[in-house]
Amino acid sequence: MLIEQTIRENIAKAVSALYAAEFKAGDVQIQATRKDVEGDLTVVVFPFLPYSKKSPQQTAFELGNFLEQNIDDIASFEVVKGFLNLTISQKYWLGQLTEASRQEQYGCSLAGDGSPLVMIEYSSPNTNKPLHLGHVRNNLLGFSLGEILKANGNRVVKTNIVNDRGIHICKSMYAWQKWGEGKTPETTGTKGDHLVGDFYVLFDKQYKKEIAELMAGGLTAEEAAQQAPSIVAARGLLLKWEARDPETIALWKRMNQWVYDGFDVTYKELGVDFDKIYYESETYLMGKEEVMRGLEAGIFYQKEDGSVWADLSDEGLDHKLLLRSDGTSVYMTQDIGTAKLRFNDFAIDKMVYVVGNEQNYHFQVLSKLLGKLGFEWGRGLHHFSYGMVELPNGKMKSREGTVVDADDLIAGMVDVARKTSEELGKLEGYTEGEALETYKIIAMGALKYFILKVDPKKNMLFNPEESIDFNGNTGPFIQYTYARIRSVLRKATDRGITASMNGETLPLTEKELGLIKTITLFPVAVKEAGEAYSPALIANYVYNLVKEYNQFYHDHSILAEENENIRNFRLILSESVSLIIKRGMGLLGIRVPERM
RNA sequence: GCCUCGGUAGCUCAGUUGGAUAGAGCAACUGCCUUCUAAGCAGUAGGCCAUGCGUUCGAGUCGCAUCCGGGGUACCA
Repeated sequence: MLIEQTIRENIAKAVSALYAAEFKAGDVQIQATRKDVEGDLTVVVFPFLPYSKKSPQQTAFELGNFLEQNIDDIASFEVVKGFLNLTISQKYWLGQLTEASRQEQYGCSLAGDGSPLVMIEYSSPNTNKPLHLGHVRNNLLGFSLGEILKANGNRVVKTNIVNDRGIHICKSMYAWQKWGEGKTPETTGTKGDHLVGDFYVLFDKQYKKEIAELMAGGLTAEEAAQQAPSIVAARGLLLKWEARDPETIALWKRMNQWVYDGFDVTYKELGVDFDKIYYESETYLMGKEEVMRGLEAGIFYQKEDGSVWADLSDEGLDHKLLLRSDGTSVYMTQDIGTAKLRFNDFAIDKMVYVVGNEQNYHFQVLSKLLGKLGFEWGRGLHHFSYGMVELPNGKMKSREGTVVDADDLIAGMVDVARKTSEELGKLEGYTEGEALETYKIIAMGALKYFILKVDPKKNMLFNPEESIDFNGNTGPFIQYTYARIRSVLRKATDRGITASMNGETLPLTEKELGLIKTITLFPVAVKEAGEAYSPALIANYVYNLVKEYNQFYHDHSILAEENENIRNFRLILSESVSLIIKRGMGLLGIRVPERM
């Protein structure tokens, strides 16, 4: 048991014994003691003053005395103003350290058959263009969230809903038919998603040109946008698609497959995967059915033009369109269908949507609509809302060509990792294959950490030049420290030193104590990250640990140390730190190289 | 207009359920490669935590108001 809990319970007992009052153990405030003050843990005594009816100092003294007498592991205490600073015995810290080094899954509680089943939806691309930086943030957050939830004892199903139908893919299809000259990924050597994206851009260009021409001919902007030949043709394709025209369906399947093949490559590079993939072309009809059912049941209403609406004013929201006047479905309709299908397919306890914050309103509405339709689980869905990624010169806009393409980004990162490594001579003696593998790990570590260390709900600025920095609070810095620790352990093993501890109390330096405290609290950090759904918490935690570790080892060489007990103790310390880095980075989805 | 999320060092970001004197990295400047690997370490400098009022023993953190910025707001997804 963590000593915090013991202290809490004893404080409650003390309040009862000394002041004849009830105080819940869980409400006792405990925090890490400031670095410049003697002690390890601090109890804030202000909340007890109403019961003790004494000065903060006096109260702290009385509680401190009680704790010192009743808890073996409290070595001493000191009172500063209203703060009771407790010094914990070295024996306790050493015990925690040994424990940490023994557990392969330190800090994690593994899921069993009866554990809650959480489904996470993330990525969710359109099939008309390649993945970009925004998707990268989404994918990394989604995957990382899954790892964190797993570490907190949940079973996790990662899912991806692919928006494979609609006007957008028809635009690409039309452009390919008209100007594609039979080009394929094979004949052009272009990645499939990029090829399809190129035709989407081509369509847009042509479309704009036509609009300009029509407007020069006297039409209004709106009329021109509706009447341009390209858009008319694309709409025609959509109608054909909905009528299941064989030729159109075949082309649709063919071009979507190109895109999927391209996505698979990017997903693999990012290190993300899915347990189950849904396609909107397979779920939107169920959404329609549900809406019609709701209409018949009087939950929704129909306007004169035939469009179907939900009145959410009783829930504090507005009216929401569910089916267009022409009977076609909207985004919301599809999401209703997808949600129902998922809950049919899996015994989901909790549904998490990793989707950008521009859709906050959408998910608020979705939750209420599902509730109205009688799906109680709908009210419990969780929208993991994250902020946008901005560039130094402003927002990303695909039409203006200011998007950062995911594949380009990854390739660029690997390139920088290669150059930097070569300059520093870090990977001498590696085979070409080993070196490339390491460049990739480092490059992706840099990218992933750069994105994940930021609080998900905030908008973030992505500066390509800064993201590839390997110094300071970065992924490679943490990976590098891990590699160094492994090196220490390797060399120690080579010399026949086995890490063991005889359990006797060793003299600990302040830095050692600080490190061990951090290690001890790792499970707490994992749990908090799970509750707050925050990869950033883990990232910052691991960074602080690594920084402390580096400082520590700068001052204390392990192998030069004569005393065997101390040497072994430090090996265990190394092992535990490396374990936490590995687990912590694992939770972020970042791999760490054994050596660099 | 209404709803919602932000505003902390020149820049990018941390800051635990309100706790003690506000924390990193980058950029700038100064030192340190016989120890495990300098992708490192140590140090200097840099702050009206957007602004005002309030809540209380105590506010970067909670409440209200204002200013600035992002997003959303009935037939895009």
